[in-house]
Amino acid sequence: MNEVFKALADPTRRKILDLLKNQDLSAGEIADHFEMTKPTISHHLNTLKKTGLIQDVKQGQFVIYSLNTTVFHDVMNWFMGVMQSDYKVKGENEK
Amino acid sequence: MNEVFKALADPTRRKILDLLKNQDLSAGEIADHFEMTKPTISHHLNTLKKTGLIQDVKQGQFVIYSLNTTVFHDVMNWFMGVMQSDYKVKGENEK
DNA sequence: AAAGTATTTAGATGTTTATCTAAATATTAC
DNA sequence: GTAATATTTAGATAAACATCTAAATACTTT
Repeated sequence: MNEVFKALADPTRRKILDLLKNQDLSAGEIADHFEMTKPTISHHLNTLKKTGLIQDVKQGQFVIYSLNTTVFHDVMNWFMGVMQSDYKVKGENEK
Repeated sequence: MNEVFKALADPTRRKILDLLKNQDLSAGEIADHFEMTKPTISHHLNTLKKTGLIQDVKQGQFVIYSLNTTVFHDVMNWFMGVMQSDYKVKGENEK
């Protein structure tokens, strides 16, 4: 959970998540949206992947990244808790 | 907004928010919950305060800290956005 | 006004992190 | 199998950050 919050603390990584909410993208397509080198973006993608916020699948020479909203539910629940609400987001696990 | 996410990236600061969700506390009472020095906790409180996540009021020789959930709404809305939902948390401002 | 309690400020230190360049790995096409 | 494209790994560097000790500030009580 701490890793998730740390992953979200970087603006580049949050923008990557914003991009992926619209469509799945390859590592290169993601990198094209930034003025950083591909290795740097690759590092950010790896950070996000380790937390489970995104997942990837190899398609030929490309690696396609996509959002995994499951983890978001956990974070949201923490927020709901702090905000005194008893509302909880229902995750895929307990559907 | 970036400052808020960075503030939330530290486990000590998140625990402080958890403590304050139950009751307002003085700086010293907050520090008592941790095994760190008071200056360190004071620094964390200042970080949280700068983002607006908490607020403080001086009461005699004590400084009483309390949650400010307004800022939480903004963060929650970002999450809602990534999760494709059009649900938005209504802040005090636009009540 | 002196002593005691509460909190913050200042300055130092070690660790973590974001970024880069160069090189390595993997896939496709000729 | 060599060249071209896509992505990651490795290693280096500079900036940011969490923490500490020592000192300063502020309030209360006697």
